[in-house]
Amino acid sequence: MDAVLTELVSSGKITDPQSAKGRLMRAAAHLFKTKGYERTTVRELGAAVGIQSGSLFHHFKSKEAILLCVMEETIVINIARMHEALKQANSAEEKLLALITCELASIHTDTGEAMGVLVYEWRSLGQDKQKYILQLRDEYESLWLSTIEQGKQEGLIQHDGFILRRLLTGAIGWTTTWYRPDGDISLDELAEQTLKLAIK
Amino acid sequence: MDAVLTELVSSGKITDPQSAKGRLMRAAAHLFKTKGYERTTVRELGAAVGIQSGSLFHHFKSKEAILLCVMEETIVINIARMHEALKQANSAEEKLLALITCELASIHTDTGEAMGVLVYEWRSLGQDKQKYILQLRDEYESLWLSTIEQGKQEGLIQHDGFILRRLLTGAIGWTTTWYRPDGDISLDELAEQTLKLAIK
DNA sequence: CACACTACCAAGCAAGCGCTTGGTTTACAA
DNA sequence: TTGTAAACCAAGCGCTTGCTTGGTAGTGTG
Repeated sequence: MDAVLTELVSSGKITDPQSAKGRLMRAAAHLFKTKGYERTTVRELGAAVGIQSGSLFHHFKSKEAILLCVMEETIVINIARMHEALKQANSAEEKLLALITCELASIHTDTGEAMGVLVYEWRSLGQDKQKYILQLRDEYESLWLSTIEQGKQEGLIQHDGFILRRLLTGAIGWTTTWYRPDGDISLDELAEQTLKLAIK
Repeated sequence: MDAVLTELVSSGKITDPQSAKGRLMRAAAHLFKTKGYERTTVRELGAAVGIQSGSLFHHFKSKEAILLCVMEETIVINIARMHEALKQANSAEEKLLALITCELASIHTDTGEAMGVLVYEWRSLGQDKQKYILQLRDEYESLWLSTIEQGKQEGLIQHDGFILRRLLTGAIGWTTTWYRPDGDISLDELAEQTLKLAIK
C-alpha cells in the first residue's frame, strides 16, 4: 500500500481495503471485470467473501451501489496518484510520460480490475449515476488537456488537443485486453512506446 | 448498399438486410449497442421488429445465436471492404491510411452498432464462440500487420508492429464513444489524425 | 382443391434474479 | 454483567428471464 493510498484511507476518502466492505469491493471488481456486471449475481458476490447474498445489503443498499462505489473509489485513487506523479515532472514531455505511465499503471496494477469495470460497465449505471461518474473524471481529464496544451506550445505536439487525448484514452484503455505486466515488455517501455504516438 | 455488400448478400455469405431476419439483426445490433446484451430482453427484441418474443426462436435457436450472428456478419462485411480498399492503395502510407479509414468507417457507418457490440459484448459469448470470433478476426489482423511491416521497411514506422497495431486498435475503437460523423470533423480528417499517431 | 411449409401468436413454464424480512450471533463499551 | 449496535444467516417473496409448446393464419405448388 503506497503513501497516497494510506493517506486516502486514513482521511476517510476511500474504504479500507482490509475491511469487510473493502474486501467485498475488490471481489466485486474482479467478478464485474471477468464476468460483467449483469452476469454477476449477488449470490456470487456473497460467496466470494464468504457471506450470504442477503448480507450484502447490510453494506450496500443495492447491487448498483456496489458498482458505483467501485468506480468512484478507483477514480479518487487515480486522481490522487496522478497529482503525485505530476509533482515530480517538469517539462511537458516528462509530464506527458508521467500521465501515460500513471494511466497504464491504473489499468495494470492494484486498481486494474476496477478500471476495467469503469470502462466496460458504465452503461450498467442509471443515467444520474453516469453523469456523476463523468463529472468525477472531469478533474482527471483537465489535467491531461492542460499538459497536452503545454506540449503544443513547446512545439512537441502537432495534434489537436481534444482529439489526441481521446485517441490516447482509447490506445491506453485497450491495453487491458492484451498487455500483461509480467510479459516481455515492461510498463515503462510500454509507456515510452505510447508517448511516441503523441510526439516523434 | 455498396457493391461489396450486394455481392456478399447474393452469394449467400451474409443475410439480406431487407429480410425479416436481417431487420431483426439490425434491431438487435442497435439494442445490444445502446443497452448492452444482458440488459436487452427477447421481448424487447421481438417488439423492435413487431413480433412476439417466442417467434424469435423460429429464426434463431437462442438469444446468444443472435449475438453471434450479428458479430459474425459484421466481420465478414468489413474484411471484404478492407480487401477492396487495399486494392486501390499502393505505398505503405496509402495502405495504412486505407486501413485506418476502413476501420473508422466500420465503426461510424452502417456496421457501426454491430462493431460496437463486437468490442463491448464479446464476453457475453460462450468460450467456444469467443474463440470462433477471434479466429475470424485473424484474417483481418494479418492484413494490418503485413501493412505495418511494409511501413517499417520503408522507414515510415518506428514502433514495434504488434504494439502499434494494438495501440491503434484501441485508439480507433474508442472513437465509438466520442466521435460523431455529423460533427465538426470529417471521417477522413479523423483518419489523417490517426495516421499521424503511427508516422510523423 | 389439397397439401405442405413458413412465419407467426398466445400462453405459460421452470429457473434465476435482486432484494426483504425476522431473528441470531458477535464485539465491545458502560 | 448488561446494553446496544453492527454483522450476519435462513428463508423466501415477487418478478423477470430465456425459451417451449400447441395451434393458426398466410402463401405458393401440384
